[in-house]
Amino acid sequence: MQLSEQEVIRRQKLDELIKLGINPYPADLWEITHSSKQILENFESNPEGLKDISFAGRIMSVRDMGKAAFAFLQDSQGKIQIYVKRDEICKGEDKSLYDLVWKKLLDMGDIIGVKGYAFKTKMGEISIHVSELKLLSKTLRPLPVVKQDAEGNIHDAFTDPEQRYRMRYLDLIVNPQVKNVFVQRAKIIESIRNFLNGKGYLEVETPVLQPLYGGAAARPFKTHHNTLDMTLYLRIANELYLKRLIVGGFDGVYEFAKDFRNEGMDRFHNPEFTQMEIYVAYKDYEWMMNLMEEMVEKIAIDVTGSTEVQSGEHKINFKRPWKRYSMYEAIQHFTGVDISNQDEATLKQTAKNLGVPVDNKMGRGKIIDEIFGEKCEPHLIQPTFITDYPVEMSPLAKKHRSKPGLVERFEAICNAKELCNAFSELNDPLDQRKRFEEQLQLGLRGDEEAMQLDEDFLRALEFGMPPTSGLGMGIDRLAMIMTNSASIQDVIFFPQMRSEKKE
RNA sequence: GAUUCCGUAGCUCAGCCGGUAGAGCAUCACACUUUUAAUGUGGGGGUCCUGGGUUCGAAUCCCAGCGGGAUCACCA
Repeated sequence: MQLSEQEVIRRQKLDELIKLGINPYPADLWEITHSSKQILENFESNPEGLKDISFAGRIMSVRDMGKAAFAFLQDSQGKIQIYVKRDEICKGEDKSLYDLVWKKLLDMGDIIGVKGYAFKTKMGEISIHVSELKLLSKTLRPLPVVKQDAEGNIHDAFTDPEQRYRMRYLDLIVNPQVKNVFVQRAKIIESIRNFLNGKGYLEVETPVLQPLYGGAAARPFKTHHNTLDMTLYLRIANELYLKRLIVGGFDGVYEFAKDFRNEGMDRFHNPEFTQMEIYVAYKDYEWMMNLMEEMVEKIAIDVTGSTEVQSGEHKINFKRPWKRYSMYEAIQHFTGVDISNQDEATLKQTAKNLGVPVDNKMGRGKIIDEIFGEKCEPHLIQPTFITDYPVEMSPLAKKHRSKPGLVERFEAICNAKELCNAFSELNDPLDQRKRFEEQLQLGLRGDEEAMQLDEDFLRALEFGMPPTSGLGMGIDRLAMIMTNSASIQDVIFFPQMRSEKKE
């Protein structure tokens, strides 16, 4: 491995420390009495309580003044300044801890423990006056140095997206706002869990490795189990398993599921992503819309403190109630055309008139979906429910109670993207078998996303599933909106990337 | 998968009408006992993504590849 000049110097420093009898990676614990945040928050009200501090953090900057120095240490909560005075940490004649260890052998990036008391400098910076200092971990690579001036401008920010995603640890160290995004992501999940547990629903776990993949239209990852000598797929959804649990008698079950889809990647798609799916017995999709509204409004408040969330150039308001359009209404609203009674030929002409490309393989449902995607979805910035989809597009949804050719399904659209997808679940086993068979036909015609026929799932339905409403919500997409992130890679710690070339 | 932009020091970037590789920060040396983008002086550091080609001469022009971003297609 080719070492840079700075890496060579740090290894030499490591050797010198060892020669001085200093273990650069000591095993014993270092007591933490206060976080940086606690010191900064409590100093004004209770300075007496901060007379005896034991603290640890990473050296982020150093300002050397000769026989004294200031440095910023970063812990999980933020940064705090320390004041290191030579005669304070070296009480006797031997000044080598300061002159040699502190000034020469420690670097930015090193993790040190300090003991001392909190005070405020002439400049008004709450700091730790250090009486004792110990190296806890030596860094062998230089950190990118990001500086912030008095006006708050960031200088030399560590911005290269490739390096930020590949070395997320480094991104987290030098870009504190990144940590915040993931704290907010955790809050979203916590908020959903609290909300659903509060309603009495059970959080469950279902298989990631599935002999048949189902519950969505997508291409799967394929793998192999050696002992069983069988092909397994990484799940593309957990829908069919959660419905089996409803058959089994649970009132409501939900799961935060890592799903895997072997498809294109862009700033809205990562090959593995997180979905929350929930199924509730004896409910319908109207009921589920109300639940969704209530839940997402609460998430926004829990995560951002407000129902209004800035996302890119738009301010999105999750306050209930959200607008509701049927798909036909939405198309009429945005194009002025009522397609509800148009047959396939007329519809095809309508699409052409609107400039929406269609081909002969498309059925009625697909054409409607295309028109909606082209002409309506891009305009739906504020959270909006779109209801009643064509039956062809929804093989797991129950036929509409009063509108022929449609199913009881809704999506919530927000920022021109699908936020969730839900139906009154199809619980008629014979109808479900027919729908699967139609999917098989699509598969035979080369549709790689067509669903497989799941005989065990049909058997479960034949034992009787209560009327049920189910919903799937993309957690990554939701996190993007709630954290104002432009790319899915910004809300996933380790987004998928091509292999790095060997050094 | 298509189009397009990008790849130069540890980090951020300049250099790109071809002529010995630059800046700021970081690093190293020295000075400095309340600084805060600390300061001052001096020094070192490069497979200019990789491989070909054109040329007397390529970071720069051309071709191919690798990696990344954006847009489009597909999709959540």
